Amino acid sequence: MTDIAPPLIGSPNLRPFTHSLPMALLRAREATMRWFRPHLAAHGLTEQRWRVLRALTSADGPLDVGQVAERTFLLAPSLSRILTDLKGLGLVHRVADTVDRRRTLLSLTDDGRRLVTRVAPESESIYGRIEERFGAERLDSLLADLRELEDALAEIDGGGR
Amino acid sequence: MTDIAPPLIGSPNLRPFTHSLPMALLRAREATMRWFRPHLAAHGLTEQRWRVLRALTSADGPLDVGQVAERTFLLAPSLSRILTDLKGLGLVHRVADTVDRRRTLLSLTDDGRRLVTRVAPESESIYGRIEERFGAERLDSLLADLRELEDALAEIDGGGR
DNA sequence: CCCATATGTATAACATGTGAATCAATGGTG
DNA sequence: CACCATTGATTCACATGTTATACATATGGG
Repeated sequence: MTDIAPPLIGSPNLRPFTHSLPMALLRAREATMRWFRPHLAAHGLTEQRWRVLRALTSADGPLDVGQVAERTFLLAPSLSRILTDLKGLGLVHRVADTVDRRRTLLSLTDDGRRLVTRVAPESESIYGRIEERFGAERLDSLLADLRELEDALAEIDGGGR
Repeated sequence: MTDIAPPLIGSPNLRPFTHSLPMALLRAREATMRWFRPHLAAHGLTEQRWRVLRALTSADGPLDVGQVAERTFLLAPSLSRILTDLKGLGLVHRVADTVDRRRTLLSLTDDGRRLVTRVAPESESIYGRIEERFGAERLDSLLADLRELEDALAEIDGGGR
């Protein structure tokens, strides 16, 4: 609408920065995380550690590393390190599966559960404030769009089918 | 649709993962970047290095580090390291401002400009494919929503004004 | 039972994210 | 001019992202 793309003398024809999807997603995410980070940091948590604790909280029983990776959207190397830290902090158990000994089973310790109980309410409250600022229905609609974008871009083949 | 949020026996009342805004933004961004990374990597570029090159390309003249940081949305420490790399690759100039000697002025070398010229077309083409998959108007609308989200969350004060 | 292969995690190596500290240069102010 | 708070950039320290590789255990033929 308002972007009239000046003729850019002598430079390749590149779309303006802030109008590019990756940058827009990055900026939106950063604007969001800025609200959560101080609260999490106050409890000695990073965003990623919190994701792991949440995944284990919402699970019925123990999860293996692969399941947690999938649910937290963390790559295996990052997750491996984070689990070492969380175990060091006494927040998670990390025991080998007795059936398939390649698997490591993960669950919260009592301390882990207590921490989640302390952190969760304020975390939800922050989310509520965000919802309030942007509008609840708009947020739902945005989430739906994001999911559809993700689905639309899921299979990479670029048209060669 | 199919997720009916079970009553979560005995666990804190936490919104399901994939319904949280930070995760949704993260997943959408990753789904997007998956399309660009192979192309950039084929030219020895990371996403962040490419952002710096683009910023310098679209500028009228030299930029100082602060300006590039703002436009690329990179934090100063990351940018500092990336500039060292880009200078090492002979893609950017990095000279002290003669007027205010705290400032470092950045500009593309001829090699840098040539590289941008080689990379840009395919990059635009990928963006075009993404636009095609998701729909151009929908993408515009999504970008507008993301920007408004960013604006809505810009000032952190939680309502205490 | 032995092997080749597949699978689940973990490590290595390098680049970036993030917050804090450092350091040089600048611009008032007395 | 000397002082000092401010600013621009870098560096430090630690956590994570990203890709490639290693390692152990499983699994399915011969």
